[in-house]
Amino acid sequence: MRAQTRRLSFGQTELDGTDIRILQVLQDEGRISKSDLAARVHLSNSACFERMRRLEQSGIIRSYHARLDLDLMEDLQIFQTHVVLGSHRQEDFTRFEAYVAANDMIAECYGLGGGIDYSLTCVARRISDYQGLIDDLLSRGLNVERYYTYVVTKQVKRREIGIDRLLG
Amino acid sequence: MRAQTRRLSFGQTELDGTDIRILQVLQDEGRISKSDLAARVHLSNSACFERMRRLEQSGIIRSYHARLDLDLMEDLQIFQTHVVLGSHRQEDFTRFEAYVAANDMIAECYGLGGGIDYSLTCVARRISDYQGLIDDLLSRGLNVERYYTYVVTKQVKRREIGIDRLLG
DNA sequence: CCTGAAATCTATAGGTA
DNA sequence: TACCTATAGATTTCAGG
Repeated sequence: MRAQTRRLSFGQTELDGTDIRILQVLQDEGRISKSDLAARVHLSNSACFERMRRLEQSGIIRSYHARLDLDLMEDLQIFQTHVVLGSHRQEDFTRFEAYVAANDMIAECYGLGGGIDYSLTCVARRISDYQGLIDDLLSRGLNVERYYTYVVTKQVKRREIGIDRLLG
Repeated sequence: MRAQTRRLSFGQTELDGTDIRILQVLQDEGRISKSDLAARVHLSNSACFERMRRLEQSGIIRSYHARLDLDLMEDLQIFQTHVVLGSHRQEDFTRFEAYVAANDMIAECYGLGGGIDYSLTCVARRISDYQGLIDDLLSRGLNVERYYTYVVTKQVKRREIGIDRLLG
């Protein structure tokens, strides 16, 4: 009896169980060598290679990153900011998101539904730097109606969001 | 005139400008080859390798990860949940955080100060799975006083949080 | 921090089902 | 099409300066 092969479509691309396993491994061990990866998914180097390249070129794998230990970083304040816009025209969203993309104190931004429009994670060296960000945000005519600031006191958990939840 | 060398301490470890540059590069290009990294920071292979290992062993670099394109992932719902606890004894925090650590639908969790205690990012295949998570959370006697659910409609931005903000 | 040689890994070409 | 083996070339590791 063969193991059941889960198939998923990601935009244009169809993924089989082996692709998903590759993604899973790379999500957890982003710097694993390609030969170790091939062994892990029971494939020859070249076959595994070809799949990995397909996953990168199709955009399913966007990028690779080292994750640093925030708790070891002194001189670093993290804030979470919840933003409500004054009106919800397409243009309001576009302009706000362009601002977020361009501002490099903003590390993360989720668009939300249900009473808050955006949740931001902001990185600053001092509170005054954060306040500078907020002042700037409010002075740009981005139609921010309300915002709420929360100091991040602890990074309890941070995992990549993704594929592992689609299995099982 | 020498370039100014910024120094930072991360817990036990002292970092110089070259270490910081290495961290910066690895944060952005987690799968860069070690020789390319050495060239990028103007160091010989072996010197750069030695530093990289020090950064990994000291725990400043925790891990490496592939980042997948969430917008391409069908069958995946993301929720943000804001949690207020009923009381703030040390034990309440410890137990809540242990729950978060153990539950693999919860991908991210920040501890906050300022009216909300925790912000969670949850991954589910269906809304009913998310509701199952909430039901479970509430049935564990974790002293959750209130929670607020927001559907994530768009991942506007996601960058590693870290070192780059400490420069400039 | 450097050099250099041995061990390992990667990319590609050519073949099988 | 998807996979395999083989191999030349590149990279990584490590000993010694």
